[in-house]
Amino acid sequence: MSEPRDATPVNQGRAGEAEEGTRAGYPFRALEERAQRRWSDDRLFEIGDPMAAEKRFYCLNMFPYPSGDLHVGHGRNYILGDAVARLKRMQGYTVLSPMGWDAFGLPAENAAILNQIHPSIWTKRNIARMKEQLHAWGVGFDWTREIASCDREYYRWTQWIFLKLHEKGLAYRAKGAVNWCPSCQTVLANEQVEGGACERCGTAVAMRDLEQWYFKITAYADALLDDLSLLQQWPAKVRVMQANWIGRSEGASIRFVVAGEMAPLEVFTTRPDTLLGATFLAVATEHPLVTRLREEGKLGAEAEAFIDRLKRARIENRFAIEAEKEGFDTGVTVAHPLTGTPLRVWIANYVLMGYGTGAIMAVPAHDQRDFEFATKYGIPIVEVIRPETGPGYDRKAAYEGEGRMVNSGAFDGFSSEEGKRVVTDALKAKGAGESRVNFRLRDWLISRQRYWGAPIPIIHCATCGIVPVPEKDLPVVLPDQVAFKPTGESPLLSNEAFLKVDCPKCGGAARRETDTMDTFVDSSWYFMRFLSPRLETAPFDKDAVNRWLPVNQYIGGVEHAILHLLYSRFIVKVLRDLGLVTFSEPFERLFTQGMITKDGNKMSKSKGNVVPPDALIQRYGADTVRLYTLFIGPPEKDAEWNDRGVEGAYRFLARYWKMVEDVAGAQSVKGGREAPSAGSAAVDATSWAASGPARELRRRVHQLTQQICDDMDRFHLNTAVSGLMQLVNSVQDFQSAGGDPRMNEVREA
RNA sequence: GCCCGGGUGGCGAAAUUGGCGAGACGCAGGGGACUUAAAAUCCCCUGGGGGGCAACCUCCGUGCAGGUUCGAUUCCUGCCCCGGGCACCA
Repeated sequence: MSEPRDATPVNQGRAGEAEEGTRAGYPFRALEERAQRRWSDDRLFEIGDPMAAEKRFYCLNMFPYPSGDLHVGHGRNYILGDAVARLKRMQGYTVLSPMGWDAFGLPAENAAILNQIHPSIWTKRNIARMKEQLHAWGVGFDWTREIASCDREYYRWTQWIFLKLHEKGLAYRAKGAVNWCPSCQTVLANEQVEGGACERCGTAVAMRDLEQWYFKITAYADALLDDLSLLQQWPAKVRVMQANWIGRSEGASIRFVVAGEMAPLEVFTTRPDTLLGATFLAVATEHPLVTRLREEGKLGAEAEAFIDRLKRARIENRFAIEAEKEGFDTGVTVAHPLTGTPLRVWIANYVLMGYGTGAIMAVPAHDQRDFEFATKYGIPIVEVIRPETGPGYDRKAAYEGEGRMVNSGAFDGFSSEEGKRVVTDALKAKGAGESRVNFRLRDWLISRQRYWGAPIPIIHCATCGIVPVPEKDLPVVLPDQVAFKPTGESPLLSNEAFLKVDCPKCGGAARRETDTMDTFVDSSWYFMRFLSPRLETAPFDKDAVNRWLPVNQYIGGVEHAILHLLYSRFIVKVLRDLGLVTFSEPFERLFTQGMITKDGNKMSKSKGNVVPPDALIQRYGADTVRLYTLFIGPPEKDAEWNDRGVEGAYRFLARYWKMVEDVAGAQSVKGGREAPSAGSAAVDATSWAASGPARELRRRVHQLTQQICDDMDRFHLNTAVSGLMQLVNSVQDFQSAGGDPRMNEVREA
């Protein structure tokens, strides 16, 4: 953004003695203002008709939540994206680089409660402020395509997508144990719980039985896992995290006949080879069997007290009970499917209702948890797997490795590997089980009992039940007038006019759904809206989206490695199956940048270590801040902000500017053409003497140019900057040695 | 506990992924020039030890211990730290 040849007097913009502003004769303010003006005059960042572009590149920064002020850490994201976008532009691509706002969400609502300011006003104010900052930073976006997820023309289509999922049976309402944040007063998705605490506020999450809306992401578990192999240009780390989150495991489903009953008790295991070592069964407290026993009054008072205690502990904090294995014998007996041996069914605190069937076969000799439980309650332990070499089960701890089957009758001698197969086959022959794949991934809970989100487009009718809002009635507009109290109920309940509605089916009096959607629904499709941000007839222009997507380069923080990225992948696959898009993955290449820390900590208002960009830009210019941000370290790694480093970047630019002036002077200036974006330093070869030093410099220039381009392709922006520094050093060495090159040079971003 | 990363100068970091001398580039530090002085700017030095008046010479150095190789920051084995993710997932 700084071009040579501008005779602006030095010390432009000096504001008194306090400001060192433009020392060293580097008139950044004038240069930057002029560059900005020209970019906007040239509409440099706009792509025009999306269908016209031949060489396309879609470079996207994760759109931010408009929380207020940006700090230099946020800037890294945009500056990296800007560098990539500019490089691609210089390489002749039409680059789409849009910006928008993930504008629904809790902070706005909390601000409303706290400061009596409406979320929409608070949000708009923040957006205006952040836009100003982005502009000052010199980051180039196509602002004609700006979107905000809280705009009714945007969330209208979020609702539309909900309806499509509902049509397909992929959006459903169900009652079950859900995560509840007592502080945010809303339910949370499984993905939004970190170590038992709310990812937003850190409050310990409780469990509640509530009826909620879900997206059936589990229907795509296999596809989401398999297609990770298409994402070779994602960081391996992110792929691994997603794979672990989806958590596919292969094993067997086994049915145990319950004494005196028709319905068997089904369990899932990854180790059917240990079946002969199963000495008891264990179920979760919420298991249907337990529920029924209680209803029938078949559990004693002691058992009831035990369940109550566990439940209460879970309401307080479901993870606070990790320490010790506890359980209670239900008295129910099942038959071992192969031997017929009776096995007791226990209720155990370590069995989770949310995984598998909520019931397990316990093999104490080969599972540490079962071992601890069996030891505590005096349940028999039978060794059935012995390793080929080394120690196996030793009565002190379970042996969880593989080996050969023992104490398993006809199966003795099989390896674990073979055992899994032959035991499963035996079960299948008896109709007592079959092989089965299980996932850790659970359906995505999308309803929230909060105001500032897209209303779920559903109507509850006493006669027709759940009725989707007809497409023509979209959007279901979020009303302005509501009571902002964190009551645990949706604030929309307080607005009668919103609530009351005629049933679209029978015309009778009905009631609107008052929950809103998780903001991750908003952000799971926004990257497609940018192609046709004002389209009124569809969420996006199909042709344009299919032409431009997947996003070529997506840039954002690792904190979204699971949530946002998994949800977006899911929604894209659903839209693909609906015939709306032709691609299967939204983001071709992903880059997750590291955090910028200050005093070793993440920047936060509460820690008081936030580095705002404004004063720095004022003092040194945007180029300095941008250059330093790129130079601070490898972009994927965390880096510590250092004000001295900013000085260094400034010194470099000043030096560079001086060099350009010298060269321009030597060139007798007038040619006038300003070489806006040639992409790399180019030397006018014709004027080069074949003499030693000039030749040497020329060589060096070409070498470094090559290196800088390679570095940028590999995202080594820090070394690309160092390459530029070396380039300038070389030219200066040459100049001071008496050289007089004529050159046009240009900076990258 | 399991799964990923990563340990290089006072500091941030380079080394095009086994190759001619590790530490580019920058920060900090030291010395000098300019100045009445300061700021800014410019020049030189800066991993550690030892030697030489000197352009230099020499030894040791990429977390630790081994190994493969003509050659290892890079590959292999074991160990020690640091960061991150998942966490009673059967």
